[in-house]
Amino acid sequence: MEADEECITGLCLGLGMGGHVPKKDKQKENKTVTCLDLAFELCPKGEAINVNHDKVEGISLERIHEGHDYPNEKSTDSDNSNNNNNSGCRKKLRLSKDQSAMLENSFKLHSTLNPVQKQALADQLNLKARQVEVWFQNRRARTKLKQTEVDRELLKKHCQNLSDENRRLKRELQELRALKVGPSPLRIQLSKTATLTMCSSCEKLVKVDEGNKNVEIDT
DNA sequence: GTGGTCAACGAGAGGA
DNA sequence: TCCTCTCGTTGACCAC
Repeated sequence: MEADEECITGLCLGLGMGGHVPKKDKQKENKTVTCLDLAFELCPKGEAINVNHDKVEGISLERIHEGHDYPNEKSTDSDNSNNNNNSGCRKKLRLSKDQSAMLENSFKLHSTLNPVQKQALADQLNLKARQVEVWFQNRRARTKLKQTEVDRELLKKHCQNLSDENRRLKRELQELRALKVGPSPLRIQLSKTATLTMCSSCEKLVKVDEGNKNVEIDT
């Protein structure tokens, strides 16, 4: 198996695409941390690990981006390599489908990366760590924007419902008032001897019995 | 020509 | 002080 294929396999394992390599074995074989699964397993918080000195140890200590690292310094792609010039002119990089898919899969698992994971992913994709970092930053921003849109729609719907309810209640109130101030005041015959009347001043229900004793009803 | 998308950047905030 | 994050912006590219 070629080195790159091995790394991709490692990435797939790390992304939950099947298979499992015992952690112990990986350490014993001193495999490179270009296998993302190992990076995720061993460095959940980004501590440097002693797996491959060339690629991993001390990553968190060094500043990954120094100045402007324009796209794909490491890329073998001819187009991309053209992007890497020092003229200061920013060339637009388009990530390949595979690169985007891998980044997307990785993002589904972890929306943020620690330095080790970042470097491992960058190695897998033949990109710079800085590029992976930027991709994740932009991806988080896109997710947030999308979520904001969803929330906005929900709030809009909720607001509409409240407006409808408010309108309904206002109409209901108007109808009740119309009943109260109409030509014949609210009067309900309870029995042969008693009626229920609404007091026009205090809006309280009053039961009037035969003996003309008024009894206020607690509403 | 114009608008949308997205990689890349800089400023500023916050945590360790 | 270093590092990483968010936010706002820029500029290249693409489709129309």
